[in-house]
Amino acid sequence: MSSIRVRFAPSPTGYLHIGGLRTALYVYLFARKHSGQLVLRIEDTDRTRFVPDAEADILKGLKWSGIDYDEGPDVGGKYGPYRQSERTELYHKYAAQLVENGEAYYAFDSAEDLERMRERTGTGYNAKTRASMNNSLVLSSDEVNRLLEDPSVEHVIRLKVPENQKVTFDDVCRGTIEFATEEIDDQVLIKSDGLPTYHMANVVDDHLMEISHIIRGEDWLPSTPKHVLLYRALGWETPVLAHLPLILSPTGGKLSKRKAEKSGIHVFVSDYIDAGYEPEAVVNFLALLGWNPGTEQEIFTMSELVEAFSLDRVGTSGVQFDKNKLDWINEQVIHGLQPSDVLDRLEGTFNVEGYDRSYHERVIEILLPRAGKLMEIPGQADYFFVDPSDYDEAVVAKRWKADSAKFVRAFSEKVHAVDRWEGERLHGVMEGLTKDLEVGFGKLILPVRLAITGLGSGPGIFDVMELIGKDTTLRRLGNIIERLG
RNA sequence: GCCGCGUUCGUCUAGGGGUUUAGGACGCCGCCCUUUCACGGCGGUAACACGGGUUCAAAUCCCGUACGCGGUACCA
Repeated sequence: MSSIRVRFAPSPTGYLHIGGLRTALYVYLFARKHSGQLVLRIEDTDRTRFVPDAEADILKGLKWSGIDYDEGPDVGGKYGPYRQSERTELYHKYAAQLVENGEAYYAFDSAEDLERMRERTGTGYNAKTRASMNNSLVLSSDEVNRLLEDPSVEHVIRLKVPENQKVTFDDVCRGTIEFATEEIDDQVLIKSDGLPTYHMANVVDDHLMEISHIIRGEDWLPSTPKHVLLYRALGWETPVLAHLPLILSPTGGKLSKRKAEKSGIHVFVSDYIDAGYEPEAVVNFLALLGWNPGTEQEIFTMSELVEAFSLDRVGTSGVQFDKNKLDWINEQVIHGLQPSDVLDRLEGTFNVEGYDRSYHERVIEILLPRAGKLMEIPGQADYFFVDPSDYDEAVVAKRWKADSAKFVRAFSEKVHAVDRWEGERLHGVMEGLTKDLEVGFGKLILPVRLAITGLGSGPGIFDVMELIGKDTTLRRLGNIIERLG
Protein backbone atom coordinates (compact mmCIF):
# COMPACT_ATOMS: atom_id res chain seq x y z
CA MET A 1 0.00 0.00 0.00
CA SER A 2 2.01 2.91 -1.25
CA SER A 3 -0.14 5.90 -0.40
CA ILE A 4 -2.56 6.11 2.47
CA ARG A 5 -6.01 7.39 1.65
CA VAL A 6 -8.83 7.18 4.15
CA ARG A 7 -12.34 8.56 4.32
CA PHE A 8 -14.93 9.66 6.80
CA ALA A 9 -18.29 8.91 5.26
CA PRO A 10 -21.20 10.22 7.30
CA SER A 11 -24.79 10.07 6.24
CA PRO A 12 -26.81 13.30 6.41
CA THR A 13 -29.70 11.55 8.08
CA GLY A 14 -29.01 13.41 11.30
CA TYR A 15 -26.65 15.83 12.94
CA LEU A 16 -23.05 14.91 13.67
CA HIS A 17 -23.10 12.33 16.45
CA ILE A 18 -20.39 12.21 19.11
CA GLY A 19 -19.62 8.65 18.01
CA GLY A 20 -19.34 9.84 14.44
CA LEU A 21 -16.88 12.48 15.54
CA ARG A 22 -14.81 9.82 17.28
CA THR A 23 -14.67 7.82 14.06
CA ALA A 24 -13.76 10.96 12.15
CA LEU A 25 -11.02 11.70 14.66
CA TYR A 26 -9.44 8.26 14.43
CA VAL A 27 -9.58 8.41 10.65
CA TYR A 28 -8.03 11.87 10.76
CA LEU A 29 -5.27 10.84 13.17
CA PHE A 30 -4.45 7.83 11.06
CA ALA A 31 -4.28 9.93 7.90
CA ARG A 32 -2.07 12.61 9.41
CA LYS A 33 0.15 10.13 11.17
CA HIS A 34 0.93 8.45 7.88
CA SER A 35 0.97 11.62 5.79
CA GLY A 36 -2.02 10.34 3.85
CA GLN A 37 -5.11 12.00 2.45
CA LEU A 38 -8.41 12.28 4.24
CA VAL A 39 -11.59 12.33 2.19
CA LEU A 40 -14.96 13.51 3.43
CA ARG A 41 -17.73 11.75 1.55
CA ILE A 42 -21.41 12.43 2.11
CA GLU A 43 -23.46 9.25 1.89
CA ASP A 44 -26.83 10.70 1.01
CA THR A 45 -28.43 7.74 -0.73
CA ASP A 46 -31.42 7.52 1.60
CA ARG A 47 -33.95 10.05 0.38
CA THR A 48 -36.51 9.13 3.01
CA ARG A 49 -34.28 9.94 5.97
CA PHE A 50 -32.53 12.92 4.47
CA VAL A 51 -32.16 15.88 6.82
CA PRO A 52 -31.55 19.12 4.89
CA ASP A 53 -29.20 20.89 7.30
CA ALA A 54 -27.37 17.77 8.45
CA GLU A 55 -24.48 18.17 6.04
CA ALA A 56 -23.85 21.73 7.21
CA ASP A 57 -23.91 20.51 10.80
CA ILE A 58 -21.39 17.77 10.02
CA LEU A 59 -19.05 20.23 8.32
CA LYS A 60 -19.36 22.65 11.20
CA GLY A 61 -18.66 19.96 13.80
CA LEU A 62 -15.54 18.77 12.01
CA LYS A 63 -14.27 22.28 11.59
CA TRP A 64 -14.88 23.07 15.26
CA SER A 65 -12.97 19.96 16.27
CA GLY A 66 -9.96 20.85 14.18
CA ILE A 67 -10.44 17.91 11.84
CA ASP A 68 -9.61 19.11 8.37
CA TYR A 69 -9.78 16.99 5.25
CA ASP A 70 -8.04 17.11 1.92
CA GLU A 71 -11.02 16.35 -0.28
CA GLY A 72 -14.72 16.79 0.26
CA PRO A 73 -17.91 18.38 -1.01
CA ASP A 74 -16.90 21.85 0.13
CA VAL A 75 -13.21 21.70 -0.80
CA GLY A 76 -13.31 19.64 -3.96
CA GLY A 77 -10.66 17.20 -5.12
CA LYS A 78 -9.87 15.12 -8.14
CA TYR A 79 -11.92 12.13 -7.03
CA GLY A 80 -15.21 14.02 -6.80
CA PRO A 81 -18.02 14.55 -6.66
CA TYR A 82 -18.09 13.80 -2.94
CA ARG A 83 -21.81 13.44 -2.49
CA GLN A 84 -23.14 10.05 -3.47
CA SER A 85 -26.34 11.56 -4.78
CA GLU A 86 -24.18 13.17 -7.47
CA ARG A 87 -22.57 9.90 -8.49
CA THR A 88 -25.61 7.84 -9.43
CA GLU A 89 -24.44 7.00 -12.99
CA LEU A 90 -21.32 5.43 -11.59
CA TYR A 91 -23.21 2.98 -9.46
CA HIS A 92 -25.49 2.11 -12.35
CA LYS A 93 -22.54 1.47 -14.57
CA TYR A 94 -20.99 -1.03 -12.20
CA ALA A 95 -24.31 -2.59 -11.28
CA ALA A 96 -24.99 -3.18 -14.96
CA GLN A 97 -21.55 -4.71 -15.27
CA LEU A 98 -22.34 -7.08 -12.43
CA VAL A 99 -25.62 -8.11 -14.06
CA GLU A 100 -23.78 -8.61 -17.32
CA ASN A 101 -21.28 -10.92 -15.63
CA GLY A 102 -23.94 -12.88 -13.80
CA GLU A 103 -22.88 -11.56 -10.41
CA ALA A 104 -26.12 -9.67 -9.91
CA TYR A 105 -29.67 -9.77 -11.24
CA TYR A 106 -32.86 -7.77 -11.61
CA ALA A 107 -35.68 -8.46 -9.17
CA PHE A 108 -39.28 -7.31 -9.49
CA ASP A 109 -40.78 -8.42 -6.20
CA SER A 110 -43.06 -6.07 -4.32
CA ALA A 111 -42.74 -5.36 -0.64
CA GLU A 112 -45.68 -7.69 -0.05
CA ASP A 113 -44.01 -10.44 -2.09
CA LEU A 114 -40.94 -10.15 0.11
CA GLU A 115 -42.89 -10.24 3.30
CA ARG A 116 -44.86 -13.30 2.20
CA MET A 117 -41.64 -15.05 1.21
CA ARG A 118 -40.03 -14.34 4.57
CA GLU A 119 -43.07 -15.63 6.41
CA ARG A 120 -43.25 -18.72 4.25
CA THR A 121 -39.58 -19.64 4.38
CA GLY A 122 -38.43 -18.01 7.61
CA THR A 123 -35.36 -16.84 5.75
CA GLY A 124 -34.18 -14.04 3.53
CA TYR A 125 -33.68 -13.50 -0.17
CA ASN A 126 -30.89 -15.98 -0.84
CA ALA A 127 -29.70 -18.97 -2.80
CA LYS A 128 -32.47 -21.10 -1.30
CA THR A 129 -35.31 -18.72 -2.02
CA ARG A 130 -34.35 -16.66 -5.06
CA ALA A 131 -35.60 -19.33 -7.46
CA SER A 132 -39.12 -18.87 -6.14
CA MET A 133 -39.16 -15.13 -6.70
CA ASN A 134 -39.72 -12.73 -9.54
CA ASN A 135 -36.29 -12.02 -10.92
CA SER A 136 -34.14 -12.27 -13.99
CA LEU A 137 -32.73 -15.58 -12.85
CA VAL A 138 -36.07 -17.33 -13.28
CA LEU A 139 -37.94 -15.17 -15.79
CA SER A 140 -37.33 -15.40 -19.54
CA SER A 141 -35.26 -12.61 -21.02
CA ASP A 142 -38.26 -11.37 -23.02
CA GLU A 143 -40.28 -11.14 -19.83
CA VAL A 144 -37.45 -9.40 -18.02
CA ASN A 145 -37.10 -6.82 -20.80
CA ARG A 146 -40.84 -6.25 -20.80
CA LEU A 147 -40.88 -5.68 -17.03
CA LEU A 148 -37.86 -3.38 -17.16
CA GLU A 149 -39.61 -1.21 -19.72
CA ASP A 150 -42.96 -1.18 -17.93
CA PRO A 151 -43.04 2.07 -15.96
CA SER A 152 -45.60 0.66 -13.54
CA VAL A 153 -43.26 -2.14 -12.43
CA GLU A 154 -40.43 -1.27 -10.05
CA HIS A 155 -37.22 -3.21 -10.00
CA VAL A 156 -34.04 -3.49 -8.00
CA ILE A 157 -30.67 -5.05 -8.67
CA ARG A 158 -29.54 -7.72 -6.22
CA LEU A 159 -26.17 -9.28 -5.64
CA LYS A 160 -26.12 -12.99 -6.41
CA VAL A 161 -24.41 -14.28 -3.31
CA PRO A 162 -22.59 -17.55 -4.04
CA GLU A 163 -23.62 -20.71 -2.25
CA ASN A 164 -21.58 -22.62 0.31
CA GLN A 165 -18.58 -20.41 0.49
CA LYS A 166 -16.61 -18.92 3.31
CA VAL A 167 -15.84 -15.23 3.20
CA THR A 168 -12.75 -14.44 5.20
CA PHE A 169 -11.15 -11.10 5.86
CA ASP A 170 -8.67 -9.56 8.23
CA ASP A 171 -9.55 -6.73 10.51
CA VAL A 172 -6.68 -4.64 11.82
CA CYS A 173 -8.31 -4.37 15.24
CA ARG A 174 -9.66 -7.92 15.58
CA GLY A 175 -7.81 -10.36 13.40
CA THR A 176 -9.34 -12.83 10.97
CA ILE A 177 -13.11 -12.98 10.71
CA GLU A 178 -15.07 -15.57 8.79
CA PHE A 179 -18.65 -15.66 7.58
CA ALA A 180 -20.51 -18.36 5.64
CA THR A 181 -22.30 -17.11 2.52
CA GLU A 182 -25.44 -18.94 3.67
CA GLU A 183 -25.73 -16.21 6.27
CA ILE A 184 -25.73 -13.45 3.68
CA ASP A 185 -28.83 -12.41 1.77
CA ASP A 186 -28.85 -11.34 -1.85
CA GLN A 187 -28.27 -7.74 -0.96
CA VAL A 188 -30.06 -5.02 -2.89
CA LEU A 189 -27.47 -2.98 -4.77
CA ILE A 190 -29.68 -0.53 -6.62
CA LYS A 191 -32.98 0.41 -5.00
CA SER A 192 -36.19 0.86 -6.92
CA ASP A 193 -35.76 4.64 -6.71
CA GLY A 194 -32.60 4.23 -8.74
CA LEU A 195 -30.25 5.12 -5.92
CA PRO A 196 -27.65 2.65 -4.66
CA THR A 197 -27.70 1.09 -1.22
CA TYR A 198 -24.88 1.85 1.16
CA HIS A 199 -23.22 -1.43 0.30
CA MET A 200 -22.97 -0.70 -3.40
CA ALA A 201 -22.09 2.96 -3.11
CA ASN A 202 -19.48 2.45 -0.47
CA VAL A 203 -17.64 -0.24 -2.40
CA VAL A 204 -17.70 1.63 -5.69
CA ASP A 205 -16.61 4.90 -4.13
CA ASP A 206 -13.88 3.44 -1.94
CA HIS A 207 -12.44 1.80 -5.02
CA LEU A 208 -12.77 4.79 -7.32
CA MET A 209 -11.44 7.14 -4.69
CA GLU A 210 -8.52 4.79 -4.11
CA ILE A 211 -9.21 4.40 -0.42
CA SER A 212 -6.49 2.29 1.17
CA HIS A 213 -7.98 1.78 4.64
CA ILE A 214 -11.59 1.56 5.68
CA ILE A 215 -11.90 2.71 9.27
CA ARG A 216 -15.43 2.69 10.57
CA GLY A 217 -17.64 1.63 13.49
CA GLU A 218 -18.03 -1.96 14.57
CA ASP A 219 -21.68 -1.86 13.60
CA TRP A 220 -20.47 -2.36 10.02
CA LEU A 221 -18.71 -5.60 10.79
CA PRO A 222 -21.65 -7.88 9.94
CA SER A 223 -22.09 -6.32 6.50
CA THR A 224 -18.42 -6.42 5.64
CA PRO A 225 -18.64 -9.86 3.99
CA LYS A 226 -21.16 -8.38 1.54
CA HIS A 227 -18.63 -5.75 0.66
CA VAL A 228 -15.85 -8.29 0.30
CA LEU A 229 -18.07 -10.27 -2.06
CA LEU A 230 -18.71 -7.13 -4.07
CA TYR A 231 -15.03 -6.29 -4.38
CA ARG A 232 -14.49 -9.84 -5.52
CA ALA A 233 -17.32 -9.71 -8.06
CA LEU A 234 -16.03 -6.43 -9.47
CA GLY A 235 -12.49 -7.73 -9.58
CA TRP A 236 -11.20 -5.09 -7.20
CA GLU A 237 -8.83 -5.25 -4.28
CA THR A 238 -10.44 -4.92 -0.84
CA PRO A 239 -8.99 -2.06 1.23
CA VAL A 240 -7.49 -2.76 4.63
CA LEU A 241 -10.30 -2.99 7.19
CA ALA A 242 -10.43 -1.65 10.73
CA HIS A 243 -13.59 -1.70 12.81
CA LEU A 244 -13.69 0.57 15.85
CA PRO A 245 -15.42 -0.39 19.10
CA LEU A 246 -18.77 1.27 19.63
CA ILE A 247 -19.47 3.97 22.17
CA LEU A 248 -21.98 2.71 24.68
CA SER A 249 -24.39 4.54 26.93
CA PRO A 250 -23.64 4.34 30.70
CA THR A 251 -26.78 2.23 30.97
CA GLY A 252 -25.59 -0.11 28.22
CA GLY A 253 -26.36 -0.32 24.54
CA LYS A 254 -25.59 2.03 21.71
CA LEU A 255 -25.43 5.65 22.72
CA SER A 256 -28.82 6.65 21.41
CA LYS A 257 -30.27 10.11 21.83
CA ARG A 258 -32.86 8.82 24.28
CA LYS A 259 -30.50 6.87 26.52
CA ALA A 260 -27.85 9.54 26.45
CA GLU A 261 -30.19 12.27 27.54
CA LYS A 262 -31.44 10.12 30.38
CA SER A 263 -27.84 9.91 31.61
CA GLY A 264 -27.25 13.61 31.17
CA ILE A 265 -25.05 13.08 28.14
CA HIS A 266 -25.21 14.92 24.87
CA VAL A 267 -25.24 12.96 21.62
CA PHE A 268 -24.70 15.67 19.08
CA VAL A 269 -21.46 17.54 18.65
CA SER A 270 -23.40 20.79 18.43
CA ASP A 271 -24.66 20.12 21.96
CA TYR A 272 -21.08 19.95 23.20
CA ILE A 273 -20.36 23.25 21.51
CA ASP A 274 -23.42 24.79 23.13
CA ALA A 275 -22.55 23.29 26.52
CA GLY A 276 -19.26 25.15 26.50
CA TYR A 277 -16.74 22.37 26.04
CA GLU A 278 -13.47 23.26 24.36
CA PRO A 279 -12.81 21.40 21.12
CA GLU A 280 -9.42 20.25 22.42
CA ALA A 281 -11.13 18.63 25.39
CA VAL A 282 -13.71 16.80 23.33
CA VAL A 283 -11.04 15.62 20.93
CA ASN A 284 -8.74 14.54 23.77
CA PHE A 285 -11.55 12.69 25.52
CA LEU A 286 -12.72 10.97 22.36
CA ALA A 287 -9.18 9.93 21.46
CA LEU A 288 -8.91 8.11 24.78
CA LEU A 289 -12.29 6.47 24.35
CA GLY A 290 -11.21 3.24 22.72
CA TRP A 291 -7.57 4.04 22.14
CA ASN A 292 -4.64 4.51 24.48
CA PRO A 293 -1.10 5.67 23.86
CA GLY A 294 0.56 2.96 25.92
CA THR A 295 2.08 5.66 28.10
CA GLU A 296 0.65 7.46 31.08
CA GLN A 297 0.04 10.69 29.24
CA GLU A 298 -3.58 11.82 29.52
CA ILE A 299 -3.63 15.31 28.09
CA PHE A 300 -2.71 15.75 24.45
CA THR A 301 -2.67 18.41 21.82
CA MET A 302 -3.92 17.38 18.42
CA SER A 303 -0.39 17.10 17.07
CA GLU A 304 0.65 14.98 20.01
CA LEU A 305 -2.29 12.71 19.24
CA VAL A 306 -1.24 12.45 15.62
CA GLU A 307 2.25 11.54 16.76
CA ALA A 308 1.08 8.92 19.27
CA PHE A 309 -1.79 7.36 17.36
CA SER A 310 -1.78 3.87 15.95
CA LEU A 311 -4.60 1.55 15.01
CA ASP A 312 -3.11 -1.40 16.85
CA ARG A 313 -3.61 0.37 20.15
CA VAL A 314 -7.33 0.67 19.49
CA GLY A 315 -9.37 -1.57 21.78
CA THR A 316 -11.86 -4.24 20.83
CA SER A 317 -14.66 -3.96 23.34
CA GLY A 318 -17.41 -1.39 23.52
CA VAL A 319 -16.68 1.67 25.63
CA GLN A 320 -18.97 3.57 27.93
CA PHE A 321 -19.17 7.29 27.74
CA ASP A 322 -17.88 8.85 30.97
CA LYS A 323 -19.00 12.43 31.39
CA ASN A 324 -16.88 12.91 34.53
CA LYS A 325 -13.75 12.22 32.58
CA LEU A 326 -14.74 14.65 29.84
CA ASP A 327 -15.36 17.35 32.42
CA TRP A 328 -11.99 16.67 34.01
CA ILE A 329 -10.21 16.85 30.68
CA ASN A 330 -11.98 20.09 29.85
CA GLU A 331 -10.73 21.49 33.14
CA GLN A 332 -7.19 20.38 32.43
CA VAL A 333 -7.36 21.96 29.01
CA ILE A 334 -8.69 25.34 30.09
CA HIS A 335 -6.38 25.60 33.08
CA GLY A 336 -3.50 25.46 30.64
CA LEU A 337 -4.81 28.36 28.54
CA GLN A 338 -3.41 31.89 28.47
CA PRO A 339 -5.81 34.62 29.66
CA SER A 340 -5.70 36.41 26.32
CA ASP A 341 -6.59 33.17 24.56
CA VAL A 342 -9.47 32.66 26.98
CA LEU A 343 -10.72 36.16 26.29
CA ASP A 344 -10.65 35.43 22.55
CA ARG A 345 -12.57 32.22 23.07
CA LEU A 346 -15.17 34.03 25.13
CA GLU A 347 -15.69 36.29 22.11
CA GLY A 348 -18.41 38.85 22.70
CA THR A 349 -19.78 37.20 25.82
CA PHE A 350 -17.24 38.80 28.14
CA ASN A 351 -16.74 42.45 27.35
CA VAL A 352 -17.75 44.96 30.00
CA GLU A 353 -17.87 48.52 28.79
CA GLY A 354 -15.42 50.87 30.40
CA TYR A 355 -12.86 48.17 31.14
CA ASP A 356 -9.98 47.42 28.81
CA ARG A 357 -8.71 44.13 27.54
CA SER A 358 -5.94 43.77 30.09
CA TYR A 359 -8.40 44.28 32.95
CA HIS A 360 -10.56 41.48 31.52
CA GLU A 361 -7.49 39.30 31.23
CA ARG A 362 -6.63 39.87 34.88
CA VAL A 363 -10.16 38.87 35.87
CA ILE A 364 -9.76 35.71 33.83
CA GLU A 365 -6.41 34.95 35.41
CA ILE A 366 -8.02 35.09 38.83
CA LEU A 367 -11.15 33.12 37.95
CA LEU A 368 -9.72 30.54 35.56
CA PRO A 369 -8.20 28.04 38.04
CA ARG A 370 -11.58 27.47 39.65
CA ALA A 371 -13.59 27.21 36.41
CA GLY A 372 -14.69 23.96 34.83
CA LYS A 373 -15.81 25.61 31.62
CA LEU A 374 -14.87 28.97 30.22
CA MET A 375 -18.47 30.04 29.82
CA GLU A 376 -18.82 30.04 33.63
CA ILE A 377 -16.41 32.93 33.94
CA PRO A 378 -18.53 35.90 32.80
CA GLY A 379 -21.28 34.92 35.21
CA GLN A 380 -18.84 34.82 38.13
CA ALA A 381 -17.17 38.10 37.38
CA ASP A 382 -19.80 40.67 38.30
CA TYR A 383 -18.02 42.02 41.37
CA PHE A 384 -14.95 42.88 39.34
CA PHE A 385 -17.01 45.48 37.55
CA VAL A 386 -19.82 46.65 39.84
CA ASP A 387 -20.31 46.88 43.58
CA PRO A 388 -22.39 44.02 44.97
CA SER A 389 -26.03 45.06 44.92
CA ASP A 390 -26.86 42.69 47.75
CA TYR A 391 -25.18 40.22 50.06
CA ASP A 392 -25.72 36.47 50.01
CA GLU A 393 -28.32 35.95 52.72
CA ALA A 394 -27.05 32.61 53.93
CA VAL A 395 -23.55 33.99 54.27
CA VAL A 396 -24.79 37.06 56.09
CA ALA A 397 -26.72 34.88 58.50
CA LYS A 398 -23.74 32.70 59.17
CA ARG A 399 -20.82 35.09 58.96
CA TRP A 400 -21.99 38.62 59.71
CA LYS A 401 -21.75 38.92 63.46
CA ALA A 402 -22.37 41.77 65.86
CA ASP A 403 -18.68 42.69 65.81
CA SER A 404 -18.19 42.31 62.04
CA ALA A 405 -18.77 45.98 61.27
CA LYS A 406 -16.15 46.90 63.81
CA PHE A 407 -13.58 44.62 62.21
CA VAL A 408 -14.36 45.80 58.70
CA ARG A 409 -14.00 49.40 59.86
CA ALA A 410 -10.65 48.61 61.47
CA PHE A 411 -9.46 46.95 58.27
CA SER A 412 -10.74 49.83 56.20
CA GLU A 413 -8.76 52.32 58.28
CA LYS A 414 -5.55 50.34 57.96
CA VAL A 415 -6.05 49.89 54.24
CA HIS A 416 -6.59 53.60 53.84
CA ALA A 417 -2.94 54.14 54.64
CA VAL A 418 -1.63 51.65 52.07
CA ASP A 419 -0.12 53.38 49.07
CA ARG A 420 1.52 50.53 47.17
CA TRP A 421 -1.69 48.74 46.29
CA GLU A 422 -0.72 45.08 46.09
CA GLY A 423 -2.54 41.97 47.21
CA GLU A 424 0.45 40.79 49.18
CA ARG A 425 0.53 43.98 51.22
CA LEU A 426 -3.20 43.86 51.89
CA HIS A 427 -2.76 40.33 53.12
CA GLY A 428 -0.02 41.57 55.41
CA VAL A 429 -2.23 44.37 56.68
CA MET A 430 -4.94 41.95 57.63
CA GLU A 431 -2.48 39.61 59.31
CA GLY A 432 -1.13 42.47 61.37
CA LEU A 433 -4.63 43.45 62.32
CA THR A 434 -5.55 39.97 63.56
CA LYS A 435 -2.59 40.18 65.90
CA ASP A 436 -3.45 43.68 67.13
CA LEU A 437 -7.05 42.74 67.74
CA GLU A 438 -6.22 39.23 68.89
CA VAL A 439 -8.83 37.61 66.68
CA GLY A 440 -8.82 34.77 64.16
CA PHE A 441 -8.27 35.47 60.49
CA GLY A 442 -11.81 34.35 59.70
CA LYS A 443 -13.30 37.09 61.83
CA LEU A 444 -11.86 39.59 59.39
CA ILE A 445 -11.59 37.94 56.02
CA LEU A 446 -15.13 36.61 55.79
CA PRO A 447 -16.88 39.94 56.37
CA VAL A 448 -14.40 41.63 54.06
CA ARG A 449 -15.06 39.07 51.33
CA LEU A 450 -18.76 39.65 51.79
CA ALA A 451 -18.23 43.39 51.46
CA ILE A 452 -16.15 43.09 48.31
CA THR A 453 -18.01 40.34 46.46
CA GLY A 454 -21.33 39.86 48.21
CA LEU A 455 -20.48 36.17 48.38
CA GLY A 456 -19.14 33.67 50.89
CA SER A 457 -16.54 32.07 48.70
CA GLY A 458 -14.45 32.78 45.67
CA PRO A 459 -10.91 33.40 44.56
CA GLY A 460 -8.22 34.92 46.76
CA ILE A 461 -9.81 38.09 48.06
CA PHE A 462 -6.55 40.05 48.16
CA ASP A 463 -6.10 39.46 44.44
CA VAL A 464 -9.61 40.79 43.90
CA MET A 465 -8.95 43.89 45.98
CA GLU A 466 -5.70 44.53 44.16
CA LEU A 467 -7.46 44.44 40.82
CA ILE A 468 -10.53 46.51 41.67
CA GLY A 469 -8.32 49.15 43.25
CA LYS A 470 -8.14 51.16 46.41
CA ASP A 471 -11.11 53.48 45.89
CA THR A 472 -13.47 50.69 45.02
CA THR A 473 -12.26 48.57 47.90
CA LEU A 474 -12.74 51.35 50.43
CA ARG A 475 -16.13 52.22 49.00
CA ARG A 476 -17.34 48.62 49.30
CA LEU A 477 -16.01 48.29 52.82
CA GLY A 478 -17.94 51.44 53.70
CA ASN A 479 -21.07 50.19 51.97
CA ILE A 480 -21.37 47.05 54.02
CA ILE A 481 -20.97 48.91 57.28
CA GLU A 482 -23.68 51.28 56.23
CA ARG A 483 -26.07 48.55 55.08
CA LEU A 484 -25.53 45.82 57.66
CA GLY A 485 -24.21 47.90 60.51
C1' G B 1 -33.99 -17.38 16.91
C1' C B 2 -29.65 -17.20 13.82
C1' C B 3 -24.78 -14.98 12.68
C1' G B 4 -20.65 -12.05 14.25
C1' C B 5 -17.77 -9.42 17.88
C1' G B 6 -16.44 -8.75 22.80
C1' U B 7 -15.52 -9.62 28.49
C1' U B 8 -9.06 -6.66 33.78
C1' C B 9 -11.27 -1.81 39.55
C1' G B 10 -18.12 1.74 39.09
C1' U B 11 -15.80 3.97 34.25
C1' C B 12 -11.51 4.53 30.51
C1' U B 13 -7.43 1.37 30.43
C1' A B 14 -1.86 -1.00 31.05
C1' G B 15 -0.39 -5.83 30.84
C1' G B 16 -0.25 -10.65 25.76
C1' G B 17 2.85 -17.34 29.74
C1' G B 18 7.20 -16.43 35.08
C1' U B 19 9.22 -9.04 35.86
C1' U B 20 2.30 -8.64 39.26
C1' U B 21 1.42 -8.31 46.70
C1' A B 22 -2.29 -6.91 38.73
C1' G B 23 0.03 -0.55 37.16
C1' G B 24 -2.19 4.41 35.66
C1' A B 25 -6.37 7.90 35.00
C1' C B 26 -11.55 9.63 36.14
C1' G B 27 -15.02 9.17 40.12
C1' C B 28 -15.53 8.32 45.33
C1' C B 29 -13.35 8.65 50.48
C1' G B 30 -9.53 10.66 53.82
C1' C B 31 -5.42 13.94 54.95
C1' C B 32 -2.39 18.36 53.82
C1' C B 33 -2.47 23.34 51.77
C1' U B 34 -5.81 27.71 51.91
C1' U B 35 -8.63 30.07 58.68
C1' U B 36 -13.56 30.66 52.29
C1' C B 37 -14.96 27.66 47.86
C1' A B 38 -11.90 25.68 44.37
C1' C B 39 -6.94 24.54 42.28
C1' G B 40 -2.87 21.72 43.87
C1' G B 41 -0.18 17.83 46.78
C1' C B 42 -0.35 13.12 49.40
C1' G B 43 -2.85 8.62 50.63
C1' G B 44 -6.98 5.04 50.47
C1' U B 45 -11.18 2.08 48.32
C1' A B 46 -11.80 -1.04 44.16
C1' A B 47 -10.90 -5.63 38.91
C1' C B 48 -8.48 -10.45 35.74
C1' A B 49 -17.04 -13.14 34.31
C1' C B 50 -17.44 -18.61 35.36
C1' G B 51 -15.93 -23.78 34.38
C1' G B 52 -12.69 -27.00 32.13
C1' G B 53 -8.13 -27.91 29.75
C1' U B 54 -2.60 -26.97 27.87
C1' U B 55 1.92 -25.92 30.87
C1' C B 56 6.78 -26.73 35.87
C1' A B 57 4.00 -21.93 35.65
C1' A B 58 -2.04 -18.66 32.85
C1' A B 59 -5.02 -12.20 33.76
C1' U B 60 -2.07 -13.75 29.55
C1' C B 61 -2.92 -19.81 25.08
C1' C B 62 -7.30 -23.39 23.82
C1' C B 63 -12.47 -25.10 24.52
C1' G B 64 -17.21 -24.51 26.69
C1' U B 65 -20.87 -21.66 29.49
C1' A B 66 -22.78 -17.08 31.02
C1' C B 67 -23.35 -12.16 30.15
C1' G B 68 -22.92 -7.74 27.03
C1' C B 69 -22.93 -5.46 22.28
C1' G B 70 -23.77 -5.39 17.09
C1' G B 71 -26.18 -7.30 12.75
C1' U B 72 -30.14 -9.86 10.69
C1' A B 73 -34.16 -3.85 5.43
C1' C B 74 -35.27 -1.46 -1.42
C1' C B 75 -31.37 2.53 6.64
C1' A B 76 -26.82 4.05 6.84
